[in-house]
Amino acid sequence: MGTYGALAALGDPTRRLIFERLTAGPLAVGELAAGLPVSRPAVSQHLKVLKEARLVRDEAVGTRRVYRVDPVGVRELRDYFDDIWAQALAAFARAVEEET
Amino acid sequence: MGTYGALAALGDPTRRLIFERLTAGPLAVGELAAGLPVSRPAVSQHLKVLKEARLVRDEAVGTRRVYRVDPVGVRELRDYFDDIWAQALAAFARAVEEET
DNA sequence: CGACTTCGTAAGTGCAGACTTACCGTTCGT
DNA sequence: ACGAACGGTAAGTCTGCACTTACGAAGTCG
Repeated sequence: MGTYGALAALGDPTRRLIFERLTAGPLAVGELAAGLPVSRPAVSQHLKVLKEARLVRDEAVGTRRVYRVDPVGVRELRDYFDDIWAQALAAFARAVEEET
Repeated sequence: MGTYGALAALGDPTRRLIFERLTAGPLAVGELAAGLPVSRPAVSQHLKVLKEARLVRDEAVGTRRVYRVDPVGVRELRDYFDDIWAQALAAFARAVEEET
């Protein structure tokens, strides 16, 4: 359960929207739901998925739950594409080399 | 368009499998399909999505089509998560600061 | 303690999209 | 030129999952 959960999570457009709103700063569930084209329970369900993917963290403050971006999952994805990027470059260099 | 197509593409487990096999080196469609739990046409359909997301490139060689990782889409995703990673760190630093 | 807010979960519905089989175009070898 | 290999596309099926409404739990304030 590494990067796949995170990629699957961000594969959904609504989840990506929620996630990106959180990159601008912490928000409670209700605040997130307002301005989104889906109901508040839907947002809760999406947040659960994002949380399991370690892309967000939540904190209880009073009767509200404040969500923010979790660096852990983000770092995982960044490293993942960093590796692949390096591999792709190396493969390309090798291909150029073999142009006789 | 941009990173969304790429994220949506890699959200599917089969597509992620195909993509990761290609990171090891170029492969033809048939070679990809062998060893995958789905039919060859399914692989073709997935490749189409990956191609539209600029995550793979294809090249006709004889009657075969060789697919390889396209650096363009990969770089896009790497930069995307790089930004968010930086933002998340900054937000965290700010939060620590406010611990009176 | 009761009214109110905020949110998570249960249960049910509808649709996108990941599969399949069947078919056709293209390219190569003989 | 014919057969075979390779792969893209059409058409149809079916399952997962993104939604909804309804409800309940936990917390806050008077």
